[in-house]
Amino acid sequence: MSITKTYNPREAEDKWYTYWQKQGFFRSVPDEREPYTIVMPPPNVTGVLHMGHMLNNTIQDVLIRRARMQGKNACWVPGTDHASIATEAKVVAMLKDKGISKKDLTREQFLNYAWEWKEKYGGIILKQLEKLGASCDWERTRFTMEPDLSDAVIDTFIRLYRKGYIYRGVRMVNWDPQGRTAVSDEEVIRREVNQTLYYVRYKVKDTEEDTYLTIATTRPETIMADTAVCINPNDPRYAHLKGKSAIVPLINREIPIIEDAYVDMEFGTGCLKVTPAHDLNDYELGLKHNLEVIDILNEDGTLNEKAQILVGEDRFKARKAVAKLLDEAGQLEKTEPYKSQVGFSERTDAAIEPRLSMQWFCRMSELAKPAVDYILNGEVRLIPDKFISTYRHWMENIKDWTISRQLWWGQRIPAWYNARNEWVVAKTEDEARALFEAEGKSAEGIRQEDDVLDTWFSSGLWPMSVFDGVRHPDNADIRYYYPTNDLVTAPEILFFWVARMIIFGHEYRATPPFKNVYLTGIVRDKQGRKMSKQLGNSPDPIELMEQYGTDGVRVGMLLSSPAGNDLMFDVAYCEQGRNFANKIWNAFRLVKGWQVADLPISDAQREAAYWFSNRFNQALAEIDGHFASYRISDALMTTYKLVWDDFCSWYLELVKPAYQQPIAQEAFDATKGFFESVLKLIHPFMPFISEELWHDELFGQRDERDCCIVAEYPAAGPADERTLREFCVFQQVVSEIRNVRNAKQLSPKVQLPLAINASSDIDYSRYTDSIQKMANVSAISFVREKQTGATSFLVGKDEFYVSIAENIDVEAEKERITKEIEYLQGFLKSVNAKLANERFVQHAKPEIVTNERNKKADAEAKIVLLQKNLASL
RNA sequence: GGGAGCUUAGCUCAGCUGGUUCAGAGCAUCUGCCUUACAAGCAGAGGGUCACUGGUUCGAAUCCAGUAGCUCCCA
Repeated sequence: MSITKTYNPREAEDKWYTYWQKQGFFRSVPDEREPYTIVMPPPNVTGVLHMGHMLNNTIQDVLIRRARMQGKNACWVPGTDHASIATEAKVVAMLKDKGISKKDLTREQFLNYAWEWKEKYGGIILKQLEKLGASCDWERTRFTMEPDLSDAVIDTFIRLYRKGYIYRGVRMVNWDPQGRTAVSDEEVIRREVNQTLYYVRYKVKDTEEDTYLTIATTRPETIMADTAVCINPNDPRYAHLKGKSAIVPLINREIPIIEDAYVDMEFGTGCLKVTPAHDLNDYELGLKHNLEVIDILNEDGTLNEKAQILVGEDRFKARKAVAKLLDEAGQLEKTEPYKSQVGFSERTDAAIEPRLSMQWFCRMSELAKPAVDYILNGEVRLIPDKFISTYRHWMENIKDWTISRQLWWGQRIPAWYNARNEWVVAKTEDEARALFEAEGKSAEGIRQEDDVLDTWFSSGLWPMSVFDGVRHPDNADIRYYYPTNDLVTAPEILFFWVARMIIFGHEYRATPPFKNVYLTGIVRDKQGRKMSKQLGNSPDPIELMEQYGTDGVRVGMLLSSPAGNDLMFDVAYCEQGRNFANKIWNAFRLVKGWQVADLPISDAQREAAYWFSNRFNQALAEIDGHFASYRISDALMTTYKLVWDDFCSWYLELVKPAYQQPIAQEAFDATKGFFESVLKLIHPFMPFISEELWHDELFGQRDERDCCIVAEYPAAGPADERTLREFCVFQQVVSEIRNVRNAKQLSPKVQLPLAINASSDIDYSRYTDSIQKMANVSAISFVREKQTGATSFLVGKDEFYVSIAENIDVEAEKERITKEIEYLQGFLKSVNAKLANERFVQHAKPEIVTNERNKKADAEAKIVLLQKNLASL
């Protein structure tokens, strides 16, 4: 079987993904093994794969694959989220294209269209995850709006209601006029916006004709909803206004002038218009001063009849129109540019309108308490832990959660009203009737609440509901898989998702739903900008995978992503990943090309193999350590260096037979064994190339189910320190000789003789063959004398001489050695200074002092050696 | 305005409880190499007052305070 010069990922990827699935390797059912569970943060059902998903799911796949190889029963549950606002918006837009208006449809008709749409387009993202190699148990795929999960949501609502956590109330909410729904604080994105500050003159009543006060506002369109003007009681400028009233321009309504220290005298004019219906702070001010509330906006952001003027006009058009009217009336004093933070809906990007409305709320303070404790006492670990304080701060100041949404796509709130607008909470209409009757109320005209629940309410149940653990808390799945092990998600949703899962987990099972929460960073472009569709700065993940291979992209994503830190993505990382895959591929080509013969293994080969097995153990222990602390990019980098440097550059070069020479069976077998071990380490990061090579005939006939994906992950054995240390010395010697050649501009083909004058206990005779091979040395002699006419170097206290046939530049040599001596003398000076310092000797730990003494002795010895060398030149 | 965090090589980042694991890694750069596994490569090399200013200490990238710049979260 011939093998191409470069790795071609395309065919390997499709082939092995299909094969894994056919063999059922992703499938998990409870058994006697230790479970290892991850629930995937369900992507939005309308979503397509973006770089954030790539990062997030690559990490999950690495974790799950490693656990699987470690013999755990690995279960990765995939699924999607119904994303009520986003999806409903898309369906509405789709209907609009067809010329259908949502208003003309019944709820059922609309939902039919929505489901149809979901069946058609939903789940594209799951298909895309397959391309990434995601080893999810697809048979467990869930959708937050499927019947079982919806049922769990409804049950939970009722449960919390009965426990007194859920209530109805009028509140100032973040209103999305485009989505026509309330959204939570967390779904509002604040951005600085260039605005205009309008200075509007209000006539003061019962004063001389031309007495006016001026207020500054960015929202002149809301003046028709003004119910007071507020001044600071300590403001001497406005003392004369106390107790008076003002006239709202354009509509000539009289409103009181009230006093409150809340008003910032510095801002604007120091006079504040109070509009309780359209501003949160004003609303509170209104409550405090018992002000009337006039709501002049419709749910779509247009003005209603209470505005008296411009009725039906959109709020932003109305703003300009009002400004114009004010100007014409001579009541617009001036305008000036002004920057301020404005909230925008995360889903529709419409400017958020503070709006009073009847909503359903969940009381949070009590529920949040245990959820804080789990984090603080470490039962749930946040990685990195810098998020603990943020989490705590947020949870301890948590506000009640607005759980109702004015949408159809979602779980409809199980509340029922009668004709008199009295209401009960019940799962079915029949139960609701019974409840009304039990309360002595009429059930006549019974109708269900129109609003649905916030999507986060259902995703909060995700780690339980995917195992049907809400409805059947004792079923085998939930008992086996819950609590799950790791959750991998973005810090932005730490509060509105992670915290709520912990809250619900505690509520139902008195156990948090996971043990570790790994928070990934945001994927940004090279310039540090968040990747977004609007900016067009996000590469298409699918194209990336086609260009660099899935393994290459996975490596690229991971290389630069320490937990919790944003990732400055650059395709150069994917290139590095692709190159790494190619390196492995070619290492394999080398080994595969060897002719095996019945020869005895050479000493050098045996040494190399012994060293590599120890080096492997050492690196593996490091990798295990990195995984234990979730330093996945470090784990990958350690693997990368083990493979590229240790395995390819040193081990393979050492054991490689001369051109067209065969290799000893024993050396060949050892190499094959190492290669297998290396493939296993690589597999979680690079599943495809590892599986592809695993099945090569080089390793003999494999059983149908003998696959890298389920191969036993190596366990780190002991690493012989002495071997590793000596090998480092050997590497230094080789490196020095290569350096000599390089510095003297000699061709790599020029063989050089080497003389060794060793005083350490290292037996260099064991390494002569290896040094000859690696450094292209012609002959090695052991001497006890200085060598003249040769360039020299030190490794430790051992001296090495390389004779260069022709021109030994004595002057250059002298200069080099003098420089080295100077450096050592400087070093010695600093060490001596320390040792001469009595306070150092007294205060420092004894081992530190001993260490300094050793450094001194070493440096002195080296200087003596170098000086002799210098003299002998 | 309140809270959290960041600033180390050209870039992306490690550096735990202060002391040879203290100035590191990968990439990029430069210099040699078309050495029959790999130029998507091989062998070498250069590169940093550890943001700034003080303090604590025998000793500070590391601990403390202040300053500057940046980021995120909440108002």
